[in-house]
Amino acid sequence: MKMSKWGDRLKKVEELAQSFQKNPLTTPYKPRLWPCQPSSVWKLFPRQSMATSFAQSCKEAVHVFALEKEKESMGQRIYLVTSYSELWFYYRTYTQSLMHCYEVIPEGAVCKLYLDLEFHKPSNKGSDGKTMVSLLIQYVCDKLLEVYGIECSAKNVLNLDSSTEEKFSRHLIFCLQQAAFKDNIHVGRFIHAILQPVLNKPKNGSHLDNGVETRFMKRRKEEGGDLRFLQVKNKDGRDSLFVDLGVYTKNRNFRLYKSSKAGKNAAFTVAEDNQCIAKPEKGTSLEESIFLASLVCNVRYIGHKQLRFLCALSGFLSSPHQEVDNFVLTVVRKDGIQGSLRRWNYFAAEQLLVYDIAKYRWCENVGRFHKSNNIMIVVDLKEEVWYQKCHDPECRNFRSSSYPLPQEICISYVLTLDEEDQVYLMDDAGNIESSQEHKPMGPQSTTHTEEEKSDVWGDERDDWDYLESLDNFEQKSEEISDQLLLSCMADFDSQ
DNA sequence: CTCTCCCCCGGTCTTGG
DNA sequence: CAAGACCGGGGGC
Repeated sequence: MKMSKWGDRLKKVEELAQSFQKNPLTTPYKPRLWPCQPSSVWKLFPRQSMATSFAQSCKEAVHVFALEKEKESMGQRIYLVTSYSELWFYYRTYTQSLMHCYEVIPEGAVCKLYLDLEFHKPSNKGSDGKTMVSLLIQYVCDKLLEVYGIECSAKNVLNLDSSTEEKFSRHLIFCLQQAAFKDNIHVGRFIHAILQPVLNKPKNGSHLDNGVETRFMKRRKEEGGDLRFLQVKNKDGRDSLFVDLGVYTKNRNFRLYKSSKAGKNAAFTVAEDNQCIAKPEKGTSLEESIFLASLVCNVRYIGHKQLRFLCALSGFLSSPHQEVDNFVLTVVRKDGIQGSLRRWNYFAAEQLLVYDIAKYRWCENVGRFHKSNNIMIVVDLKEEVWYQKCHDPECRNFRSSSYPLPQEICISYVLTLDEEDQVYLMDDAGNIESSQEHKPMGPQSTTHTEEEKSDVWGDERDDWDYLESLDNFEQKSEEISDQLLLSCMADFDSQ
C-alpha cells in the first residue's frame, strides 16, 4: 500500500523532471515583434502555479494561457505566459501548438461577466438554442440594470459558438463600457443570484409561510423571470441547466475564440446571431478586436484610451428597503437642498445599512456643510437608530449622535429570519418587493446621472479620500457578507 | 481516453472546555 | 467529547 504510493510519487517526480527538460524555463523560442518594444515575454511552464507566479513577477502586462497538447500527450496542458498582442501575433496564423488554447482567469483578477452555455442536442429536440440565448441575454441585461444600474443590450454581448451535431455550445462575454466584476467568483455569485428562481425549484424546507412563498413565485413571473426555458436534459436524460455554473472557480481555464478542445474540431467562432459590434482600434484588425473582446480578463482595453481604476461600484440610488430610503431622503432634503442616495451598502453581521449621500453635505461634527466631501447616513436596523458619518479627513472617526428611526419603518423588520434564509433572500436579487417584507436585503439599483458623478468625483483630494473609505467598505463587506452583490463589481471611469 | 486543476466530502487529528 | 483544522480520495470540467 505504502510502497505503491511511493512508487506513484516517484513516477510523478520523474515525469516532472522530464517535463522540465522538455520545457526549460528559458524557452529558446523568443519572438521579438517590434524593435521599439524590447521586452518580449513568451515563457512555457509545465504547471499552472509556476506560470502564475512568473506572470505576477513580470512588470509587463502578461497573462497566463493553458495550451492543450495533442496526440501522444493528449489531455496534458502546458502554461504559456505572454502578452495579448504577442499571443495574437502567433495565434492568428493558426499555429498548430496554439490551436487548443485557454485563457486562465486568475484568482482575484478583475474580469468581465461571462457565461458558458450548453446542452446535449439529441436529449433536447424541442429546444431552440438561439431563442434561449436571446432570452438569457435579455434576462441578464435586465438584471444588470436592476442590480447595478448598468444599461446594456445584446449589442454588448460577444456571442461565440462552438456547437457540434451533438452539442449546442456557446460562450457569452459581456463587454460593458465602464464596469467589470471584481473577480470571477463574484461573477459566479451574481449569476447564481439571478438564477435563483430556476435553481431553487426543488428545495423549499425553510420555515417561510406558504403565502410568502407563493408571492415569490408570482412576483418572479410578473418580472418576466420565468426561467423555465433554461431547464434542459443532459445526456442521461436528467434535469440540468443551460447555464454551466461550474465555470466560476479559481483559475478557471476558459477556451479562447478560435480554439477547439484537443481532439475535437469545433472552434469558437462568432455566432451567426451575435449582435456585438467590436469596433477595431487604430492598428488592430477586426479579428484582433474580436479576440481582445473575447478575453474575459481583458478589461482595460475596452472603449477608452485612459481608464482609471476607481473602486468597487455599488452606485445604487435605492435599496430594497424603500421605506428606509424614503426616510433617509427626508433627512437629506432640508433647507431647499435636494440630497440624494448615491449608494447603499448593507453589512449583514451588524445589520447596518450605509448610505452614501450626494449633494447634501451637512456634517454634525463641523456644524456646517462640507465644501467638497460627502456624508454618509448609517441606519442601524438592529438598534433602530440612524446616525451620520462622513468622508472628510478631519471627520474620519466622527460619528454623530444616534436618532431613533420612525416607528412605521421599524414595523417592517419584525419578521426575523435565520442565516440560511438571509442568504437565500439576499441572493434573490430579482425579488425586491418580496425581500422588502423581511429583514435581509436584496440589492437593487438605478443609474446615477452624469452630473451626480462629476459632483462626487470632482475634487481630486476628495477622490482619494473617498476611495480609501470605499476600500474599507470593500474589505468589510468581504469579511461580513459574501452574498453582497454590490461588492461584486469594480468600476472603471474615464478621465 | 488522458491530464490538470479544483471543489467537495468524509475521515482523522488537534485543541479547548 | 465536540468543533475546527487538516488531509486525501472522488469526481467534475
